[in-house]
Amino acid sequence: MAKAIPSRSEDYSLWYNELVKKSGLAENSQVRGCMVIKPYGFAIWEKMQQTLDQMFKNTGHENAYFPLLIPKSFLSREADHVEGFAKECAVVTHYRLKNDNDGKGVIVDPEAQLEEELIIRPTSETVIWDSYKNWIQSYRDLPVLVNQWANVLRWEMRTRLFLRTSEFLWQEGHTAHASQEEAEAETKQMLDVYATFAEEFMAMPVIKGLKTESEKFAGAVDTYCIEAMMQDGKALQAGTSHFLGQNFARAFDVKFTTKEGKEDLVWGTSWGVSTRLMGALIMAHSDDDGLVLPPKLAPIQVVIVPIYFKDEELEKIKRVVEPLLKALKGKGISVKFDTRDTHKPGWKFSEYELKGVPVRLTIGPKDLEKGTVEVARRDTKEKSFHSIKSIENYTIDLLKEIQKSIYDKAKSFRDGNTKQANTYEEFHKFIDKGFVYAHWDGTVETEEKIKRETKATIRCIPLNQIREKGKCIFTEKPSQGRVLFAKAY
RNA sequence: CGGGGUGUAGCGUAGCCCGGUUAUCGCGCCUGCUUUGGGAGCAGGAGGUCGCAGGUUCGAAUCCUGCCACCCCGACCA
Repeated sequence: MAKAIPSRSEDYSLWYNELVKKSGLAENSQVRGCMVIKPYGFAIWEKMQQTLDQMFKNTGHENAYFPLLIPKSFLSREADHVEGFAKECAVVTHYRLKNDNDGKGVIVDPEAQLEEELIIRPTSETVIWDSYKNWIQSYRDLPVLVNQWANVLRWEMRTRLFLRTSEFLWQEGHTAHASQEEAEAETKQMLDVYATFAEEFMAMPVIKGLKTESEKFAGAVDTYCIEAMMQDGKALQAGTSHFLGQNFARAFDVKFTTKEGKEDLVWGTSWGVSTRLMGALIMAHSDDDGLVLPPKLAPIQVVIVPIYFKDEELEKIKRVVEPLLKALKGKGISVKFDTRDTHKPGWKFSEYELKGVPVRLTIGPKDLEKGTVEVARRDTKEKSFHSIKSIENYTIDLLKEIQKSIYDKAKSFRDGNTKQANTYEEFHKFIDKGFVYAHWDGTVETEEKIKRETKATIRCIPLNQIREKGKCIFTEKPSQGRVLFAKAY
């Protein structure tokens, strides 16, 4: 890609779209609003899944699976929940097709109409709490700490690869607890898990915070989130963790007997991240030559490209490379030796750069003579030569260095594009370029007006918010601390 | 759901306004030779229900109607 990363948002969209397709991650499906995730894209998602799954298990969670179809009546049990999701639900009304009378294909059999329609899950709170009713009777049954890896469907009007597709893959954790304190602690714990994953694995700095009333999850008491900055300065919500209070327990009549022999409603949480993280990963790090993947999530961490003219030269290269392959694999490094003779080296260089492979090693006739290897790192495009003897350790160190370097770069970009605004005028000036911390009077009306005038929303009330007295930039009413504003995906 | 735009080979496109032989060009693909340390060169070749369905016409990629899909902007959302 010869173009520089465009900053104007519409151009950035096109750039993003083109990159997702060219790098072989995903493409639009013919099926409305859905996406085809190609093998390379799925390999990255699998890496994310494996890492997160382990983190969930380390915090005591187990995986389970619940139905795709939800009876319509379930959804309406929780008033806020149904209001939030009703507008984007796909509905199953029939269970059979039959041959069309004109002999050209099939039609829906009108006689096979369901008595109660089924909703394709937009999220699983309802169907899961319906099960929890049967699972939970006593405080001895608590807590229930369950996670599900699944697909969900939301009939979005406007879709974008990874960021907002009709069908998407995610994990959703659903826990039930005996006390408010325990449920709140769980909500915050999982937010920390997400923040750790974003920063340590995705190399993407995030801000942890609490959503305002208008942005919180439909059915939650509190919604916590992590927010990241993309390279066009816009914010992307990368994960959410909800404290559900007793809302779903009340809706699904999930009660338990306490130690003291009293009856009480169960306290709940839910939390999720989706394939949207793929979009975040791309938009946080990629450059004009393609993806830049953090080593910890790269399906291929090291690629070795041989340069040879004749088969016997390849044989010589193989004799040098094979022990190296074995050594790197032994250290848990994912390494690919690309011996294909169907593509030239230059073509391979470009391809692996487009795919974001962190480290490329090149070995050719000149290296064989000198006992060297050319090392190219993807993030900085720097090249250097190292002796074949030292290359194993150098590569391992370099992967760690790249992981850190990508994070540092993203963090300094974010910090450099984060401002404090003390007046509405300043706010206008800064809001196009990134994050803005400003005082807000705490009302939905003010938030709404600012959104209408500037397109910016309150991304969150940061958890590490500094308590300071100030005046709302819009109404000049008193405020106790600054909140994070940004334009968002 | 409102506004705008686009559907022609695997991809990107010309042609459409003003209907008329065998639908244009580039990339990619296949074959051969030369090449191989940054997406090779030359020569030859294959590949098309012009989004779908109707209509107008002697004749439709082109005009008309309906439908479908995708893209961009807005509202909604992870």
